[in-house]
Amino acid sequence: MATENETAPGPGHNSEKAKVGGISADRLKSFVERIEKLEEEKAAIAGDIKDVYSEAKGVGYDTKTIRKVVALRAMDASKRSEAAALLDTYCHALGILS
Amino acid sequence: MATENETAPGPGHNSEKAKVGGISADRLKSFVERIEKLEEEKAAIAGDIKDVYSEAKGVGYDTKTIRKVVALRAMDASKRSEAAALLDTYCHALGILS
Amino acid sequence: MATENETAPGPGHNSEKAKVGGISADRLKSFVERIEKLEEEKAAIAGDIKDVYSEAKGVGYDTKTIRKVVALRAMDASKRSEAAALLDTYCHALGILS
Amino acid sequence: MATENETAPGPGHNSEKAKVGGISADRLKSFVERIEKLEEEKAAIAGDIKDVYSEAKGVGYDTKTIRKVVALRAMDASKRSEAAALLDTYCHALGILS
DNA sequence: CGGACAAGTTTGCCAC
DNA sequence: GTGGCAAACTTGTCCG
Repeated sequence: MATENETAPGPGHNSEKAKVGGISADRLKSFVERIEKLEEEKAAIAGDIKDVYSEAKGVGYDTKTIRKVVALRAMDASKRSEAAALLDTYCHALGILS
Repeated sequence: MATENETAPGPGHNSEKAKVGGISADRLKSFVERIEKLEEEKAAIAGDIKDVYSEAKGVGYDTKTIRKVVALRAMDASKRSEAAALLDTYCHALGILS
Repeated sequence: MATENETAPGPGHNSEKAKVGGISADRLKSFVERIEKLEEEKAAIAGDIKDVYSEAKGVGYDTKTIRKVVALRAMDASKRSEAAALLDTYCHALGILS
Repeated sequence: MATENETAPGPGHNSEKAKVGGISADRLKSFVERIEKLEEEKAAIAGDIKDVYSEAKGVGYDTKTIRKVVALRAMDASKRSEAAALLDTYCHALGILS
């Protein structure tokens, strides 16, 4: 068992109804299904994004430019939260605040 | 302007208020904001997926294995719809059904 | 050849001295050695960076904070060049300049 | 102060010119700049490596295979020095050589 | 050892 | 249809 890839809590007795090799199949199934549902939603939104770009292109906009604008603004936002995190780090380093 | 990349509907008169070089800034802004909103939702869902994996790991499951399971099922689903599409194509070719 | 992984220019005659399966061993060796030399230099520099962090930590600085500062400034630089690229894109979109 | 994260040499008197909360801003700046310079060099070399791969690809080689070759040789080298270290340990343990 | 960060690989998209 | 480009995911490494 040492070097094996396991997907199993409670590696032991294997006596309950739905466990195989220590795996609770029901629970695993539940996790998988939750993930699949979320992945589906994510894919749907990705499709929506594509649609918006298509629409913009359809009325004459250059998607490349729009992508640049979006990326730049995302970087701004990211930079802003990083700066906040830095400030927080400073505060800790200086012993100010909790 | 002929061979140029354009980001402009109606490249002509340039007389309305918020247009520069044929670009409607308002409309561009609208597109950008719609995309950003969708990207945000997408990121949120990606976060949810991460959370589910974390939860699964927290109760002893191996996330790597679960990822494999999800990928395999996605491939199956893809294959299945591909097969369905092929069947549909055949049906059309044979004049069966709509 | 279709689905094979190949590392071979000129898949054909295989008649020169140092070719095996269409691979020029000498040339391959040359590429590999150039890469290895560069990787070595890169690793050396990475080591130097580690040393600087260690030195800073040794005199009482918090490496986490320094890393944040470095990351933040790197993001600034990246943002700046992205902004320049955006401006360039705009110029093209507007037909200004080349 | 015992359990705090500190970014400060000499946490005490706080009386010199450029110290805030025990942090010497100049010294911090120096560390950051040294790191940034090294990071820049590292990035340059990484770029060179990319260029070599591109060149190899340009004359028909499969970069993925080359990467595998490089990785294998690196592993071999690592293994070899590990073996040498082991031999050295043995020599010391047996009192042979220095 | 466990998570955080970087590197590599893969996949999907867009232009040609 | 293809090939490059960019983004997402996966994997390996390093620090705490």
